[in-house]
Amino acid sequence: MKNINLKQLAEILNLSQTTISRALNGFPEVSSRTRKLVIDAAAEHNYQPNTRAKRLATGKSLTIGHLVSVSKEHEMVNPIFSDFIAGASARYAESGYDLLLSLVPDEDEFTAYKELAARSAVDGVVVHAPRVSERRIALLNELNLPFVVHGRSSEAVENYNWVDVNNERSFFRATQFLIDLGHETIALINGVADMDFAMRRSLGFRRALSKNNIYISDDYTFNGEMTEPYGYRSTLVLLKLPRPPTAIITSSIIVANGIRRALEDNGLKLGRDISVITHDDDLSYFRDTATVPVYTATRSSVREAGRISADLLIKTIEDPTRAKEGILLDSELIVGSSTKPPKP
Amino acid sequence: MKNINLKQLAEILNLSQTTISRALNGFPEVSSRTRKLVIDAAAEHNYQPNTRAKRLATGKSLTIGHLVSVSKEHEMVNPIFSDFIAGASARYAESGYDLLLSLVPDEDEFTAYKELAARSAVDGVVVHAPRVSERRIALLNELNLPFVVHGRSSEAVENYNWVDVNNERSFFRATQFLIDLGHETIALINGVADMDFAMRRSLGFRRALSKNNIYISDDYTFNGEMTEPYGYRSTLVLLKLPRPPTAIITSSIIVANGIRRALEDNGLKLGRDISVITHDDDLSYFRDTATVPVYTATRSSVREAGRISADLLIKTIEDPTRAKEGILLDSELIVGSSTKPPKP
DNA sequence: CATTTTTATCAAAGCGCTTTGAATAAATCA
DNA sequence: TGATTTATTCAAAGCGCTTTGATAAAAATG
Repeated sequence: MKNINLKQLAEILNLSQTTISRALNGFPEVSSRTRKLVIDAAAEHNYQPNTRAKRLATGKSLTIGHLVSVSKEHEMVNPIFSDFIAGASARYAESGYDLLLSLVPDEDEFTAYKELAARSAVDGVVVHAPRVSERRIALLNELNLPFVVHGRSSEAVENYNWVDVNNERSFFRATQFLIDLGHETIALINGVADMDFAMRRSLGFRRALSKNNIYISDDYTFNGEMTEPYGYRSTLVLLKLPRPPTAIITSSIIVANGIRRALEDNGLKLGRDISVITHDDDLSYFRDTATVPVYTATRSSVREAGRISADLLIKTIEDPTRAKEGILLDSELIVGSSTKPPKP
Repeated sequence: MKNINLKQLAEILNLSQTTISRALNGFPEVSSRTRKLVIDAAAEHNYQPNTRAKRLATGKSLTIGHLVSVSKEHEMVNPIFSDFIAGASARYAESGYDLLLSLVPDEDEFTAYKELAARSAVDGVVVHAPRVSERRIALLNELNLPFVVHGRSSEAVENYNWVDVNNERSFFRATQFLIDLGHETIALINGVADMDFAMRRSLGFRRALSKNNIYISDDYTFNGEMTEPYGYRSTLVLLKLPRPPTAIITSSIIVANGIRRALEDNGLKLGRDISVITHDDDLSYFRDTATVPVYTATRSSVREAGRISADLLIKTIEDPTRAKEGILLDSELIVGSSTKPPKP
């Protein structure tokens, strides 16, 4: 299975490299007879243009970068990331892009983008996990590197491409749903506070409360990295409050698992004793497919978000004059068995 | 923040491109005065060699490929993958390699490797999730593409690089541990049957049983994709058996979560009523850090495995004559609160 | 001091493609 | 039929680096 290059193929076919290149890349100025000849010979000899050469010649990297930051605290990689990538990857493949993945420690993130741009390694990047205040957006604009943000950054002033789920509305609805059931003491176990999604969810939560004239002290809200133990620990704290919540809202199904564990360790049953609503990214290994879902959830496929982000980014790369676009996805409120009216 | 290329830098410094290239790449035939001049100017003008050009000139891709297959059945991405990559990525960065990630549907896997080799896009690849019988190994040898397998393939005849955890021994020990506690009816909720790790774990499990003259029917073993719902469903089936198991061993902490949910839905308590041992890849978002761990587990950091695999692959790429090496990691048996003697 | 060796630098070739601009053959037009 | 288009094909330049082989200057040697 020896590989062959353009020059060799040209000699075999007794044609110029130009003609072969054009034939394979679908240019019109090649007779259909020649084109067929070339395509067949390329297949026969297992010719694939050398990626390195092609990239230099075209001045394009045909590569899209994903810089995923690894948190200092837990060395954690956001578990939604693999499903997001799965969605994006399929779209990249369609257009012949490769995916460059770089996991960088939080604090090196900024320079990692700069380096990527300086050495011209990618045609565009996806920005993951945007903060409320996000320096990367200004940086990427300055670097003139096309990008799409998965999520949004509330404090950003400039225009940029983003794909986000309606976090504020999702959590408003979820909270209202609990209130309608009769809950008045509701806790929020959220993501890290400076993450934009966490801030918006918190906003939705609070808007629903204040709309219903419910006051809840800060003792009932938590911010942290969304691990299973975090859900567990936070719930233990909640259960020790003088007046424990009758319902909990959380931002991740993984955290929800920790919550359930804490409840059960305390002899409480999910739904019956304490209601829980979680945001559900529809992770492939945690897909809640029971007829009656385990969790009442605001569900939105992160894989789909990946696909859409990839699509938007490719369009932006291929037409740099394209107007910036924001795509707002909506989550579904799925009613499962983790929510009931509060016990009297 | 405009970028500059080698030619421009050469003009600025009034030196040849050769000298600059050599100065920056640490060749000895450059005076230290000149080198300093060059390095300073490069920093000042934000010069980074163009990746595309460098790769063509050197004939190296400076890129390592990870082809991760997405299962047809659940469109699932193995959740250990992100932690594995986190470990590998750090090692790649040290040596200046980029990571090319491609998520391909199961059935396209084979051609994906071929294509990657033909277009010369990577210098090496990591093979994930090897099966008992693994065609990819022969393919990669034939393609002459350096690779490291994360795991092993029992039926492979050729020599190859691999990094694996001692699955057979791990599950032997885990099973023996349960037997020593007094358990005699032990179930195994394992990965997909043709995965090599699943086969080896099953082997260890059975070896312990037969060593202790315990016979367990096939009704007590399950094979499937390791999702949370899979753990749940399998456990429900087990609980309905005429003689339910007193202990369960499983291959993933995510499955273990499903097991616990099923137990609790049936009024059973983990540890007290049914013992569970899980393999624990030490995933960052499921890290079992309690003083007394929740699960008794065979623990082995998949992130560490990623680091080691990356290291081995880079060594192989940089010295193609290097003898093939297999690295066997051992797991720890961590005793948590999910195992107790069986109820009398 | 002339000669050899070492050090520091450079011009030019080459990596394998794409793309420009020119050339040839075939087809159309007047 | 000669002039003009149109359809194909090609030679050569260029992408931005690395690397080879040559050269000039400086240092060491006899």
